Amino acid sequence: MPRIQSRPVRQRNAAATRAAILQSARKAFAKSGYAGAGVREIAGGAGVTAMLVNRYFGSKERLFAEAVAESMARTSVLGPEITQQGASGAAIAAALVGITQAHDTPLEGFQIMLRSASSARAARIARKLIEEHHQQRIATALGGKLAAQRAGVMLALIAGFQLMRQMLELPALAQADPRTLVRVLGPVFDRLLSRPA
Amino acid sequence: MPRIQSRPVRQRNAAATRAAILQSARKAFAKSGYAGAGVREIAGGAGVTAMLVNRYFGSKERLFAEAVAESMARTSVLGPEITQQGASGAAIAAALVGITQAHDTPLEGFQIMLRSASSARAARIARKLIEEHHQQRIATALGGKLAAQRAGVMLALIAGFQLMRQMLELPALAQADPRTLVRVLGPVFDRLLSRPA
DNA sequence: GCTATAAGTCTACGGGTGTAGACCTGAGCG
DNA sequence: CGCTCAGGTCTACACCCGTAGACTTATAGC
Repeated sequence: MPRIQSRPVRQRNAAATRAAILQSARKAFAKSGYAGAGVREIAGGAGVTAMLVNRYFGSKERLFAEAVAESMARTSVLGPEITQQGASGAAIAAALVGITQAHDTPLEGFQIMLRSASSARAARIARKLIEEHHQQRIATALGGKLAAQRAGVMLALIAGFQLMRQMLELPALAQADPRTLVRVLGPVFDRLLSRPA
Repeated sequence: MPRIQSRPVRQRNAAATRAAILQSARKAFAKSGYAGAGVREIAGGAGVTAMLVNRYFGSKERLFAEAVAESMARTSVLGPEITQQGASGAAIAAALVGITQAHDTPLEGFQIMLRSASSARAARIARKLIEEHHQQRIATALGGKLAAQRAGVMLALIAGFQLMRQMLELPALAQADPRTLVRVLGPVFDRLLSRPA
């Protein structure tokens, strides 16, 4: 009896399969958070069985850690805009507003974190990675007094803005003219860029 | 055979039991989010069976809506500080920093929202209540141009700050001297209080 | 004191979860 | 061609979830 299943999506290739699982995991975690995304769902997205996920990554928790790490490593935005010398609040605001458009899939790492903050284990992983990936780099770029705290507030504003605009879809932010938002956000970021009085 | 159970926590009283369930629900949702808090756990916290929860509130979703509404109604802070005439950024910042201390249980409504944003149904409920409870009131108090957007950004900053400081415990915010944080946050809020250029 | 009725519990269902071990299978090499 | 072993799957377990209907128990009025 011939195989009923149509030819498998991909030839047997451990590396490619692993990558496919990781990509599916990033997508699923960004959409549903740590607790909300199921291993079977992630596996299905990669055309694979749930067991293989655990076989490759050991456990859901370890898979999560790896997925978040990769998502953050890919977050190119809010890198250059913030860390370059002489960055302007308007430039940061414009980048942030652009990247939090309604149905875009941006700031994946942040999104995963926002949707997973309720799980204690996920929160611990996310804190570690945010600190290493973003906080320290931004603080260094900011320089001056209280750089660490200013960087922290900056990250808080970015995360909160994405939460309210993209996840909660608060009308005042989700439906506003992007230029208007930049006009409001720009000066706020400027305050954080300049050293405090 | 005498009753093994020690005397029930509370005499039969529908109103009191309902209130106890609601309080337990607020606490549980704030701790674990919509998806993370189980009906049995909520019921147990009120000294009651899971079925009674559904009997009184119809479903978990309706219980959630009522719990969030009550939590927001009790959020007194960020009421006076923001809505009074001549509010200062420093006053708002001080209130926010004070209320997001490490193991305090503050801004319960916001916390529930942050931990529940991953669930689509919970997000819809939270958006509606935030808009009605906070956004509109703050926007009115702010006045001037782009009041709605400025209020939205303000809420984003508050939510993000609580997320990073209290839930993720980012060291730069969680372990900083409160006065330092006020010094960083105050001018930022001032920017949002004054109408844009 | 007895009864009607509200207050609360018990048992159960169907489904979904992460994980584990045994099993199958197809590609590459001798 | 035939064998080997890495790449994948199947079945299953123990647990938790939200919800439903039937049942029990305590309280209030006569």
